[in-house]
Amino acid sequence: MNRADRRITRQRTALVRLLDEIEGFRSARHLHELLGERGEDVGLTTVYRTLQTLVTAGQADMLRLDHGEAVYRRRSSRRHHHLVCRSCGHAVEVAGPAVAAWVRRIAGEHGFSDIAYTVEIFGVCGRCAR
Amino acid sequence: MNRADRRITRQRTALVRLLDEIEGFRSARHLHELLGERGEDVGLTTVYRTLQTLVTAGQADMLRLDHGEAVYRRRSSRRHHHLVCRSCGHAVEVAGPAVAAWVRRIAGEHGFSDIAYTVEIFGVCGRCAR
DNA sequence: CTTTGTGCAAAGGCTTTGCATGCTT
DNA sequence: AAGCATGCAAAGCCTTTGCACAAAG
Repeated sequence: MNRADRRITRQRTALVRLLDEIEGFRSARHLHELLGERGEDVGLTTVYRTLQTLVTAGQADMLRLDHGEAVYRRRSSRRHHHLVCRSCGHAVEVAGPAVAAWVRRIAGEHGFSDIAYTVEIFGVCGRCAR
Repeated sequence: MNRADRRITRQRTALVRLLDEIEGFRSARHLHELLGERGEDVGLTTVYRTLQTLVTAGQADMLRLDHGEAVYRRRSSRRHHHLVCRSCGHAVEVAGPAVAAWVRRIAGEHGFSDIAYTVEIFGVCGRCAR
């Protein structure tokens, strides 16, 4: 949680690499398990701390599902919107230039910021709806 | 969590009345405190259970703030979108028929449902941004 | 060598559940 | 009278923190 004085460790490298290979949002727990399956034993605490660092540094996005669990994913460089399932965290990227502009205008009018890169639209995906 | 076999109790009446008088999203804890200030002593457990019932029944909206706490508010009858601060839960209702249509289309294309009445756009409000 | 990172165990915060009692219907 | 509702205490979950040891720079 300090400046840009972060050290490169086996654990961090493994987690970042894993995130780079994954598409959607995953919980710390899940990421921890995946690391274990790869033979990369990383403490759950470290997973949490590293994810927190990444989020703070703007290198990862975090969001909360309805039951309170947090899910993370590497922040992609391109700007886009997410259609996120509030139940399982499944996310779909959607384009919508016109909407982006509209959202920006509305947010600005209400003094809201920090929505330029990630606008989340929540719903329930087909699988969870059953 | 059962059918429409809910009974009218002092506690439920007090909570629903309180929610009706409140604008934005509040945490269970906060609602519990507000009830106490009114002399309406309701167990925190009951507040949680009642809120859950209301959400399930579609009579209230719930969302999670970044730190994991859930906040609730009475669902208004009109259809609208929310611009919600992911830090404090402050919400602003915004209109946007064109966007509503767009969101509906996008969601449908991806098999997402249950977004017709509440589309949440997250950002950080002016007060929290400081 | 100094400083940051790691990991275990324990603590924290919010939410849910078990169970006996109370109240609505 | 019968069956939810309530509330207290305890358990559950996810997440964070304390502390000693290990590793990076």
